[in-house]
Order: sequence, then structure tokens, then C-alpha cells
Amino acid sequence: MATSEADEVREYRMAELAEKAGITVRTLRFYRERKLLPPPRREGRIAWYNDHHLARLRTIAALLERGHTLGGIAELLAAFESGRRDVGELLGLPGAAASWPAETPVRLRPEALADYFQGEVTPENLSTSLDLGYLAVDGDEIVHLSRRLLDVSHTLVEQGVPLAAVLGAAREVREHVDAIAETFVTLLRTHVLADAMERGEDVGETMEQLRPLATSVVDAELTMAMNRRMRAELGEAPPRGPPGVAPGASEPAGRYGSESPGTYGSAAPGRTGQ
DNA sequence: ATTCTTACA
DNA sequence: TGTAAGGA
Repeated sequence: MATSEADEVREYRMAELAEKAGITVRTLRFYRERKLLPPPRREGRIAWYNDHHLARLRTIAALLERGHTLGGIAELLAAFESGRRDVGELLGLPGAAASWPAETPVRLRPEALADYFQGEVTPENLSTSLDLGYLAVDGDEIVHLSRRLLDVSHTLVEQGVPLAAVLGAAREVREHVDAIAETFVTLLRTHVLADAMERGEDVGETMEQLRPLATSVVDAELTMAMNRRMRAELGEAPPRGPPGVAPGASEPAGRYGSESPGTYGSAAPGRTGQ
């Protein structure tokens, strides 16, 4: 077939990108200086921008329409990219900084979603996300219920995992974790709750105090399980022993955890390689 | 000559 | 944010 208009990764020079985004070249440079736009690919003298930049410019325009200042938008984008910040709070979302230990929601425009999952925002994936309760539609905006989950999904997709596979795994995890939660609730109900009521204690408070224990248990067990699986995957000799007692296998220093959100952050401009 | 940057308004 | 001047 001849080259259809469904382009590959087309690239634009300053003037063309600016025209497509409905801004002047000067403004384009201005955005770039203010870190609102990722650095373009530099080929000697000329700067090449791609559809990612175009999508971002659309997002910026939408945010400006919504009354945000350039500085605020820069903050927002930086927060979204490096993760770990309360975007909902930045947006002034009600309930974003709620006291209860819930996930912080992220409100974003459809263009922004398409920007971060370039080419993977299919009707099927949208449907799955809605079904899982990850996404909800609010007017002309989309709300993701968890900034953390959105960030992880973004990273996985960027590492080459199809979004459909990510969502499939998410569904699996949801089921398993649901069962775990039931285990703990049952445990507390049958052994703790009755005593607390007898002593006239605040039942809700008691539950909330014990709640982090469940998180700790799952964290520890998951860490150990990941260690076992990874060892097996890497072909190392699996120490056949009762689970939980790994001789000399104290926990490795670094966990799977989220101590370094800047995996692809501010260090090098070079992102998804060619 | 073209494309982008720097500097100034 | 527009525009003029200058480097590559």
C-alpha cells in the first residue's frame, strides 16, 4: 500500500508545530524555556518536535482555557511526570487531601490521557478502565481514581507493556487483593471487634488502628514472594525450604518500592529511544 | 539562505 | 509576546 496519511512518528519544525497548535513560534520557545514542553530532538541546527509535543501543547491550551497560570501548569506537568505529588490538590480537587487513607484522584482532559498513553487509549481499554472503576467521566474531563495507579500504568506502558495487558493484570490483582481484604476484615471482626465493643471502645478507631497491619503483612509477603519468583525466573537454585524461613536470605536492601519516582524524570532528555 | 537564539522593547 | 539582529 502507498503511504497512507495515518502517519508514523511525524516530526515538525518550530513553525509547523506552532501553526498546528495555534500559537506563535515565540510562544513555543517561551513554553520550552519554562519547562512546559519536553526538549525537542536536536539535529544540529534545527529542532524537531513530534506528536507528543503537539498533544502537550493542546493540553496546555486546555489548561489555560480553564484559567490556570503558566507557572501552575508547569508545576502540574512536572508533578505528573515525576509522580509522587498530589496533583489533585494542585488542581484544587475536593477530597483530594482527605483525611481518610484513600487514593488521590487525578482529573485530566482526554487529550492529556491520550498524551500519556499515546496510541493505547482504545475504546476497549477505556471500557476496561471504566469497568474496573479506574476512570470516571466528569463532564468533559476524565477522573482517574488513583494517581499512584495511573503513574504505574504510565511507566509500564512506557516500558513496552501493552496497556491492555496492564489492565488485565490489574483485574487479577484486584481479585486477589479483595480476597486478602476479606481475610483481614474477618479476622478483625471475629477476634478484635467483639472485645472492643465489650470494653466500650470506639470500634471504628480500633479498626483504623489495626488497618496498617494488613498493609505491612501484604508488603512483607509480597516482597518475599517476588524474591522467590524472581530467583526462579533468573534460574537461580531455589532454596527448597519452608516459606518464610529463608536461610541467610535477609531482605535485599532495595525493595520493589517507590523510592525513586524519577525513573524517567529530569535527568536525561533522551526518553523513549528510537 | 534558512533556522533558531539572544536581546531588547 | 513581538521583533530585530546575529551565529551556525
